[in-house]
Amino acid sequence: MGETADRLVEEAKRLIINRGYNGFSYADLAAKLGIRKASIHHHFPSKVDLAVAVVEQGRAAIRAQIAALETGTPDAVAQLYAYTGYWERCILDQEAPFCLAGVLAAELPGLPPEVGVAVRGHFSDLGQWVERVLTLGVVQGSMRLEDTPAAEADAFLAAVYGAMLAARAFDDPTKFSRIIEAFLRRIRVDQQP
Amino acid sequence: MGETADRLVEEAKRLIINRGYNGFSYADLAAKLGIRKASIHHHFPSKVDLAVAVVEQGRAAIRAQIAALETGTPDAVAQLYAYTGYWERCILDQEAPFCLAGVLAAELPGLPPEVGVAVRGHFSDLGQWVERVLTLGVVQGSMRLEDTPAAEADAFLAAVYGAMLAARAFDDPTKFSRIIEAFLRRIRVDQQP
DNA sequence: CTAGATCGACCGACTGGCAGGTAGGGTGAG
DNA sequence: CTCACCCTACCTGCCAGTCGGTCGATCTAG
Repeated sequence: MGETADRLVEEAKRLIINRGYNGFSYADLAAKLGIRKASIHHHFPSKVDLAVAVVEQGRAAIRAQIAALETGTPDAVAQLYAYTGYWERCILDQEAPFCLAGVLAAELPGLPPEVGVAVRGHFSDLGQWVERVLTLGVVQGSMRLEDTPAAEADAFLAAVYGAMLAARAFDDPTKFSRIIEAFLRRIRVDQQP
Repeated sequence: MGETADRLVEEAKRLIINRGYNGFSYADLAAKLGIRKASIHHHFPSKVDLAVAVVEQGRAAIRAQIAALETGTPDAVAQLYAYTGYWERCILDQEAPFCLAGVLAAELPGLPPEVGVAVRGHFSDLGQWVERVLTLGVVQGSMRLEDTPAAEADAFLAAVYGAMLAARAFDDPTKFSRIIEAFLRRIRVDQQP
């Protein structure tokens, strides 16, 4: 993918995160990049193509991150903290203070089908990984679950995305960290009292 | 408020829930009501007026429901279940399978300021009530919190809105119930083992 | 070494359509 | 008579998307 295409995906991601799929236009994007609208169509013939590319790029990045964690970070609790820490930084920096797929999921029924498929794919990836990590944590003895790994994975994801929404709705970035820390405290087996 | 205005608010609510603020138009609304676009402007001069009316109507409904619960349902656990049960039914029926304010919160930075204010107001109302209920539950001895009522209220709201998002993202309405039931099981003091 | 062909990136000018919004007129009930 | 309600007709501006091209780099043939 060319450099301009990369920048387009990046800026589109930022715009979607802040305004949703229907809240940004090729004109916005062209202004940000300093190129003309028509040039965007050269890289992404339609808005759907662009949106799918944005979501798929995000999925690829997360898959790579997950793979790196699963090989490089053996401790399950540390893996989970790596994930939540990433979002904590994003939200506190106000750089990209929301998950792209989270915004799109909120307006899912009104999205072009292809975009919806990509968004659901992201949640599928993520859900499976969280379930694996929780299972691993139990095996390692560093986590104590009150329910099945699958159910706790759902609860974890709900907490993460709900915490993002709360941080945004209450205009309080620290809310995310506090909600997530409380959740992790609950399933973590304390190393020290 | 007139009958048509009521129907407008109701249909607009449905559209926003499914497509977001930028995902619906006066033309959609006019088609649903069987009237002309221009007639909508008679009731709501601008789209912002309409959106604010929709959110404020929702807030009023919830405030009324809260007041009814706080006077008519003394038991804190029962109050919480009344709230979650309402959403459970909404989501399972697929009638209005999301909280209006939740969708709008996701795209908050791109919303007209007046709408944003109303949305934040909703979350403020809701957060304060949940905190009161949790405090009451502790006093009544029917809830055991692992954190302050304020922090647990944040966690509860995050769970509710996260569970809605999960139900939508995974296209599985039962996910909401399961996530919420797990959360309530955790803070509830079991009546029977 | 160079003339010409090809290509990707980009652009100005444009299109049809739809967005939100307006002006003004008709109608029917109180 | 008034007024709430709804209408037709229309406006402006933006939307995604198209078209025919320019420009420079790279490839290729003589």
